[in-house]
Amino acid sequence: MKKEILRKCENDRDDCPVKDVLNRVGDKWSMLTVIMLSDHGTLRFNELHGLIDGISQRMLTVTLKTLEADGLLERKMYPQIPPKVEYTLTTLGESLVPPLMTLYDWANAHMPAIKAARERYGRVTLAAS
Amino acid sequence: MKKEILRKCENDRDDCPVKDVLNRVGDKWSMLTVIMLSDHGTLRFNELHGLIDGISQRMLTVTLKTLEADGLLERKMYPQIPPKVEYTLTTLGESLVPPLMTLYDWANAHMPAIKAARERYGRVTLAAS
DNA sequence: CTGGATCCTAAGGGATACTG
DNA sequence: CAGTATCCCTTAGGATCCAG
Repeated sequence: MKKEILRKCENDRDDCPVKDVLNRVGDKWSMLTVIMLSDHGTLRFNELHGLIDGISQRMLTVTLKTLEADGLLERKMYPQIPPKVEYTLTTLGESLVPPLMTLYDWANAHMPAIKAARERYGRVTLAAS
Repeated sequence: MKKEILRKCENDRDDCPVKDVLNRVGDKWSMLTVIMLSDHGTLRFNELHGLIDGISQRMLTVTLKTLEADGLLERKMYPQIPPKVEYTLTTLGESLVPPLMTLYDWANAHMPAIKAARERYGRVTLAAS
């Protein structure tokens, strides 16, 4: 019982950093985008589109804008034709990667246990019928 | 350029542990619930309802079921009237807390920078008009 | 007290077509 | 190439009422 993990955060509606960040971490494409940029360094729009499997053009645009607004990545635009835009993680963005990796490692390490639990759970409810 | 963070995970649709776990981490109430249970140990339904500010009865039920199905918490029911049900993190659930805390710490540490970035971003687009 | 069952809306997000 | 603009469907999730 360590207590106090969530100090005064519990009752905050808006300015709870946990909710806020978890919100961003949780959305479908943001963290995948961050990881891709961390893996490959600087990437252009279409390179990201190719790397992040399944993302739509629209969502890539939205995701990139949000991450840029949060200061996690930098957008460098070359005013030429055809256009060329490069995205790179900022220092702030890079700093997110290690915490993300601990989560990633946890996921890899415990996924078997979770899958097993899910099947067990499924069989239980099934057996009851 | 560390490469290979996302090894062969990029193109997987379903069995990508990152997507799967991030999906759970990202939903509105799961991690808050886990943290509450980590903070307080064993809790009853209504205690959780009181602690997690703003959660609806329905979502608490859904969240608890999902977490139970994933093997992250254990549900102990006392067949009495009125009913009494206790929820406790499993070992697996407890193991999620440290990775979660690194994320929480990151959030606390960098929230000012993110807020600043958001305001800067807002002012930029404003200045353009 | 601990939920289950419904209803309903707001947001997330895909597909497609168009543009500088 | 790098988006923007629409349309539309699906899902998350709140409110409410009911039940053992």
